[in-house]
Amino acid sequence: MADPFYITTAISYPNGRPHIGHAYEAIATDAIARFQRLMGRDVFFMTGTDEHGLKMVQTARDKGVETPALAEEMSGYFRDMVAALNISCDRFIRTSEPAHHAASQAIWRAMEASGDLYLDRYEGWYSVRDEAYYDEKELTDGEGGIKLSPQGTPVTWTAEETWFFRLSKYQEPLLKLYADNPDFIRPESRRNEVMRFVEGGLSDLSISRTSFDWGVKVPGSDGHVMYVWVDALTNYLTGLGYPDDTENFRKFWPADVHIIGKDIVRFHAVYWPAFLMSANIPLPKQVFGHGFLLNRGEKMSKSLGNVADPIELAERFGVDQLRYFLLSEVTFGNDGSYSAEAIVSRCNADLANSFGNLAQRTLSFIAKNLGTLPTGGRSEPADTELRNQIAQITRKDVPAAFADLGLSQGIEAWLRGVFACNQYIDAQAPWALRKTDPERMNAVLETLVRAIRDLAIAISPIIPDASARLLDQLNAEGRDYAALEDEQWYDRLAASGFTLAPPTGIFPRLEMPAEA
RNA sequence: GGCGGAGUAGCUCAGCUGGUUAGAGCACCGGAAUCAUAAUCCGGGUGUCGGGGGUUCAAGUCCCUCCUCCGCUACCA
Repeated sequence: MADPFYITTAISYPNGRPHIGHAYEAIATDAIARFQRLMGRDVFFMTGTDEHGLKMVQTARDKGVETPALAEEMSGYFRDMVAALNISCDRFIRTSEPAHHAASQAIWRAMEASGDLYLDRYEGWYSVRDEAYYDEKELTDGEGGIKLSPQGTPVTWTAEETWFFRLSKYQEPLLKLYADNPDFIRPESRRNEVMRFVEGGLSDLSISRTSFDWGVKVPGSDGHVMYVWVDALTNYLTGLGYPDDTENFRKFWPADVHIIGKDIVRFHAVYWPAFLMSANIPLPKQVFGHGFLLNRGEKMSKSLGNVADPIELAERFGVDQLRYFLLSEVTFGNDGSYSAEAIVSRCNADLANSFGNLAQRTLSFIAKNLGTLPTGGRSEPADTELRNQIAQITRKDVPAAFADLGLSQGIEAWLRGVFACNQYIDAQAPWALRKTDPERMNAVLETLVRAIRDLAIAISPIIPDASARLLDQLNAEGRDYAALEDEQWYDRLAASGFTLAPPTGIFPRLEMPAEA
């Protein structure tokens, strides 16, 4: 039976429309999920929306709609994005689902049964607007003696009953977890930050609220709803059927990797494993905190008006082009910069000029001059050399990088293969051989078709649609990484009498936007 | 304030445990070719490897110090 692989994105908080950052996380996670499928793993890939909390209530009130209706609408935009970007998730989860409420209550009870939950009073200056307590020292005096939070919102002295989680109890177990599993938090820089944070001591965590009711009810405690992260993190379990002993849960839990933004590393690398330890549930194997996308080096923000709509970008440049750009340009784990010019320039250079044109010039040459796939040509050492190089790249270098979440590194390796093919075709010049040495030409073209097919397969997790269209033109059968080991495919295809139709370009050149 | 990371060609970045003339892609200039999406291939860099000092036969690569940027964290007012 295939080795299971469970991967998730963070669930998005839909109090605004999805932006390029959401798209980036979904695309990166999708590429990894697709890669693992092509490696023969049995993949479960989940994404979704985190719909509870005060902000949703407030946004709904501002818009004059009911909160569930807002959640429904906004979550829909995220589902649209997932569909538009060709995200191959197996499950889109919503925390407003009844099944998720049941799962959250179940993990709550499990933590309670471990003696890790207790009811206490929490007193302090509370800002309803910010949904947060502030220390007296943080406050400033506003007009009329009203105290204001650092954000300038009014605060009131509030005392509420709240449930606490004994996070303090898990300091040592967490440190042991990090020490025993160096890969639990990646990249390394995030791991160091988290370890230092935990080493500094952990306070118990307030995990319920009585000030609003849009959330998961705390079992047996009327008036309390679970506070943000207990509910949100539990989605990773809900999606597999927890708390029921389902086939999916047995098969896929614990998760292989949670792909998240660097801003929520602490919740995933500290709170989440602590909750799970408390509930006696196995821990995920890895948490990966990716970086942020900057618009021309500047942070995206609504007030700057530089927040990019991913669907618009995909429509303008192409879904695969957008995917390729984000995953090649940005080192996974680092911040990266985006601009229309950068997308156009990278996609034209790598996809249109280098790879797309390589396929086009090769296939159209065959279609025009031969029709069928050439066989029995006279081979020379240069052919073997290229074939070995492509084999090394597509079977070893690219998969090794992708398996280690080195997406841009994998793409870089792949590009080296593309460059090698362009060098080869120019050095061999089949167009000249056509008249002087057709037998040699045949061997050259065969070598190229094989290489193009291998390259198309190797890069398909990144640009699934374009790869498929290219492989369709070749009528290629096997399209996973195992198929790369099959060297007979070409002979079988040639023997079948397959004729190559005049090809259509896979990557049209993009137009550089007018100077801004 | 503490801890950590980063500062390498015009731009984006590789350079592991110190060791031949410091690399890649993009951009730019020149040439070749013309099968192809005016795409491709070849050639072209005197880069203070942030500044300064030190260790060493030898330092982007180690140590000290300073400057700038970033992340996490603490605190003051």
